[in-house]
Amino acid sequence: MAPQWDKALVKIARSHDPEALPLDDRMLIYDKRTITIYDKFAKAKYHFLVLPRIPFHASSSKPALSSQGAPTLSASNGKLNFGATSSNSVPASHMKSISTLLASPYAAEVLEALREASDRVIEHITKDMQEQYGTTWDIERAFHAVPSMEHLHLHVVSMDLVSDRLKHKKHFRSFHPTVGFALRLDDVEAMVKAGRRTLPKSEAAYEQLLKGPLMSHHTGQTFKFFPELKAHLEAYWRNSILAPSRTSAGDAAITTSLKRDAVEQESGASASPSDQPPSQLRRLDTPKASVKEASDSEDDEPSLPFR
DNA sequence: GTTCTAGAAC
DNA sequence: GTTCTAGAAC
Repeated sequence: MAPQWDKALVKIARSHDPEALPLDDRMLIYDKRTITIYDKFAKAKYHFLVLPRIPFHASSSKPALSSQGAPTLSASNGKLNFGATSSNSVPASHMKSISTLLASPYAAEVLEALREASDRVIEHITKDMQEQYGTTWDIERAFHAVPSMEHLHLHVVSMDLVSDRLKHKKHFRSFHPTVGFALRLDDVEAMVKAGRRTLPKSEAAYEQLLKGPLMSHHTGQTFKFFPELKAHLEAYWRNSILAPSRTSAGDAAITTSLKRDAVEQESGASASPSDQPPSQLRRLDTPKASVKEASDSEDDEPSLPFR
């Protein structure tokens, strides 16, 4: 009965036809081995999840050379698989989380598929940023060290971290690029290359990381109250990420000619600061035109820079 | 994972 | 006041 929310990604990963996924799941792209969906509770302007599909067919006939492996049996069906024969797939149990994947001989191969797919996702995001805002900014690829939903998912998330769904400290810190809870794809790949089969810290230690201070990943400032951090993130995004892209040289003319447009946008969006899904907001012809005017409030930094 | 509620703690 | 922690969710 309990609606198993934690199995939602498993169901998506098992989909035979990603095109036929429920509208609610908002599929972005898919290929033979991965499916990418919009995060249902996006914690930034752009936030996608890249999942390895089930079954995940290994391309090589054998998993990576087991450094010291007893003859393995597939955890999924309990049957012995004798090497090179036709279809061997990565057991779903290996893809429950980044932790189980690390222990799997298929780790490198699954990561490779996620990397390739996420490259395409980043292309998509970058293009949309350019169209919507006339500039681009940081995008991170990372796994949560301790996920709450079953099935491996790579977060692809823009580092503005501006979203009304970002509601708690643990949300913020779980994506913070230096806190350590978010395990970047590059780092995980390096672990696999180095032969690591477990994460460096315990689950409890990772969870502790979520309890630290509210420190901006942009400026290093710490905030006492979550709403202050939220205001900072929003202000930084508008004033330091978006605004600089239109400050220089030839933009004067453009700015002038587009002033009316910008004003319209401003008033139109005043009620609800643009928080709609980015991909549905394409309407302007000129990339530069879509840059939102930074408006009046120059600097609404909180009064408590420290502690 | 989210939403909601409650009380304790700062 | 806001944050933190905990529990329930048919």
